[in-house]
Amino acid sequence: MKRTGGPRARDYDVYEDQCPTRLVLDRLADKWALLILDRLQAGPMRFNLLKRDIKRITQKVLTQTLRKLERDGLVSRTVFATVPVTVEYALTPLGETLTDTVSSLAHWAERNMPAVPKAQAAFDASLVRRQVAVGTVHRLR
Amino acid sequence: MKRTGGPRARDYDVYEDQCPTRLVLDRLADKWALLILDRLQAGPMRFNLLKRDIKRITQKVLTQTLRKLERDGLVSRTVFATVPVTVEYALTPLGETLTDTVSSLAHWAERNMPAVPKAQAAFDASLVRRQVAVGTVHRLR
DNA sequence: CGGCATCCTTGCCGATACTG
DNA sequence: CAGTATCGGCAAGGATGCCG
Repeated sequence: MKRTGGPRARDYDVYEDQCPTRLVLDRLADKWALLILDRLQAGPMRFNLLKRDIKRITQKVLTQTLRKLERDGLVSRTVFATVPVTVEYALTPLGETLTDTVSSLAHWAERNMPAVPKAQAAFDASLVRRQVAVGTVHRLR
Repeated sequence: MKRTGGPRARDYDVYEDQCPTRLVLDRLADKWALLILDRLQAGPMRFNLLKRDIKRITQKVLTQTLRKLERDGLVSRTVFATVPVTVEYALTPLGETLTDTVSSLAHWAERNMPAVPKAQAAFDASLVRRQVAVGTVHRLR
């Protein structure tokens, strides 16, 4: 295996179970984290604004997810000593390296939504046919 | 408002909780689904080959995830009537529209891994300072 | 080889109450 | 406004056994 110096990205393999990248992937592979990161691309946002924009997220989950993203260095948290207190969340430079990727994943569903129910209907229909065909004819596709 | 040309992406908003795109995002925001989709980019693969490559995934979870991806039209399943039976999984054309996005997300961790532990260490250190400050004032009860 | 069925444990999340 | 703390339900997922 050739090693020509430079950043040691090849020292990590997300397919290996003991690799620390698995932990990071776990963090990113979360619906709420993706929505938060995507929402912060427009600029810094206050806690309750995030909560209102991301429908159905609870305060607890929003806090937990923000803490994890902050710990991993993807999101920054700034407290302003107003009364009452104001807290602003923003992407860090590291977090901004994810913007394009997160955006395309979060919005892929919006772009391709019409195709999904059709695929689901076809799949479910094929299941019904299999059950009907039990005991009659074994037909392979 | 009436439109021509079928459903548009703007008809869907992933931030709305009643939007069907949330269900699709849920499917994609899954560590195992991302690893499977990424692994299939190299070409069709048999079940046990996927299981071997994606370390620590169990047979149950692999099966479940593949079924869901198949139902959503992202992955195809082909059975060959060999003895014993051979089953091949591959990306569908719809699934291939996700390849770039999934790949960059799945491997972002590998590329940026060195930065994450530093951020975590800094974050944890700031927490320790907070706790020490509290502990000097209030003794543990 | 490529599954499915079952049991059982964990941890995630919602709901709720309280605080600076 | 922006959290922390606690309880409880339930579903995701591991372990195991069996099958065409």
